[in-house]
Amino acid sequence: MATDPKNKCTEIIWKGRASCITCEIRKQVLFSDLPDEALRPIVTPIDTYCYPEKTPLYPAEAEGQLIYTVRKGLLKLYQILPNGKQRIVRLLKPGDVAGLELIVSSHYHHFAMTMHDSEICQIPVKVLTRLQADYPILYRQLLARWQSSLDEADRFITLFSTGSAHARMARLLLQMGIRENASWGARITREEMGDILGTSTETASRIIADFKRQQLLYEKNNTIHILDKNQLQQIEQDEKKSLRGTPFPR
Amino acid sequence: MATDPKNKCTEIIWKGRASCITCEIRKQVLFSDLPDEALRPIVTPIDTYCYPEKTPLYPAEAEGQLIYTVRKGLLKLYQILPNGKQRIVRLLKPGDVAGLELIVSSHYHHFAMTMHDSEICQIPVKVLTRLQADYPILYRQLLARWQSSLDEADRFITLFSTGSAHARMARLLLQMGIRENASWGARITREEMGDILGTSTETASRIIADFKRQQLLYEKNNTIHILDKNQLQQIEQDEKKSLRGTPFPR
DNA sequence: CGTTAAATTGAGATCTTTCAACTACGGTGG
DNA sequence: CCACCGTAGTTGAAAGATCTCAATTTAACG
Repeated sequence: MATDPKNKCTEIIWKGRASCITCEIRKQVLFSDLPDEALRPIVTPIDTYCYPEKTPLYPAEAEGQLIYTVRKGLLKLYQILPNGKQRIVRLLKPGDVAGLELIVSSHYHHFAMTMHDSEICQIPVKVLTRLQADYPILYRQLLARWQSSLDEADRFITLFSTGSAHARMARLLLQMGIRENASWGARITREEMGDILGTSTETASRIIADFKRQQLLYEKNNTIHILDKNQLQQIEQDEKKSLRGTPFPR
Repeated sequence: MATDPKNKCTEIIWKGRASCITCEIRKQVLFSDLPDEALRPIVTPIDTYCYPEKTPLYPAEAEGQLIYTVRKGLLKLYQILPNGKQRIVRLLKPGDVAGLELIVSSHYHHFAMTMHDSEICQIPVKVLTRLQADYPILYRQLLARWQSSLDEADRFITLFSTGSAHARMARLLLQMGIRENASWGARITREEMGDILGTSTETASRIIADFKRQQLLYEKNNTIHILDKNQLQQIEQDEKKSLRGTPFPR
């Protein structure tokens, strides 16, 4: 959607009752292990919507009953500090799930918003708890989802919050590059880069401009393309090697 | 342990086969929902050990079969960047669990090390998978554990990786204060504070010294005590309010 | 009382933010 | 069709924050 301007959606559109059984990304989603009969529409009141970019899905602290699965597009989960600054703590791509915490909590733990035009399925948390009872195998998927959220959170700490701004930006570009192979399909504003890396918008802009001057990347149609992956990998390590040893043998 | 020098342990000591049934912190641990009979020693080969401070438990990427529950003390989970810098991504206090990722992974995702003398139970991951089969209720606990790890990870992003170093340090002090009410039982080196906040050791030291000069806290017997919580809460918000609006109605 | 690791401090070099001005671009309405 | 806006991006300059390196000081321990 995001990359197809002809198909731009400008308002929230109900795309109908989801047919999980024939869903083209079913293999990557929560229900991948479940048999077809578990997903018959009667037992799974799941709706699909098309959201324009920058559509808020839910605010932190709010009570909720809906879990969201991304089919297309990009979602951000963020938190807001008392001083009003926002910090993005997770990016969700197709196949990822937002709001899983409702299974154990009762309120959302982040603000959620689309970054691109997105196609998203809403799953009532009750559906999950019900399916859980009938299909214990679902638990495996839940645990796996949770773990991958955790891994993503860890990446935000070690990759995007550690070292110089240049190093962090290089890591962000490489991470996104990995997801979308080489070119960066995902459109992200400088402001959002700043919110991911914990820098000001201007710093994010300066660093990108800097990388462009160094021929490490170029931008075309609002899309960033990596030219020199090696150099970026150099920059991501920047600062001189620490001499602190590791207590773990080899 | 950590606070009782007379009882200091200087090497790894086997404290015997754990008796989970009578464990004094059983209510806070993974097994809190399980009936006594599930925890008979025959079915749960769980050992308790006493580890001196700075004992490595496992390195990232390593294959493993042991999950660790903290009974006393403090553990850190950290990752090491290619340039050798380490970043602490989680602190584990009594009742917390390290290595849960083995349920879905096969290798550990962090380096784990005790920060204080600690008493820790080792649980073979197979015990969990076996118990899981017999006592589905265990899943609830697992999900809850995972979620609280996630919450802790998010705190590391928003609280400890966002804003000025002063603000981040204030948040760290307040967080630790909350855990240990007012005084900071946990002994943490300046270097570790730096590894948590993503600053240099010297900066961590300077900020603490600064706070001392401002009478916001004092240190006695290697223990930090908060004097002026209000002022710290002021500092944690520092920087001027952002004007960026929120798209979420009140 | 010496030894060692941790903590502190100073000073200069660097990095990052802030504030403000300016540019580029895509609508929108006349 | 074009002038006008508003948003996003860019850039400069100065202030401020943080890092680095090096020198001291402090504290703990045998």
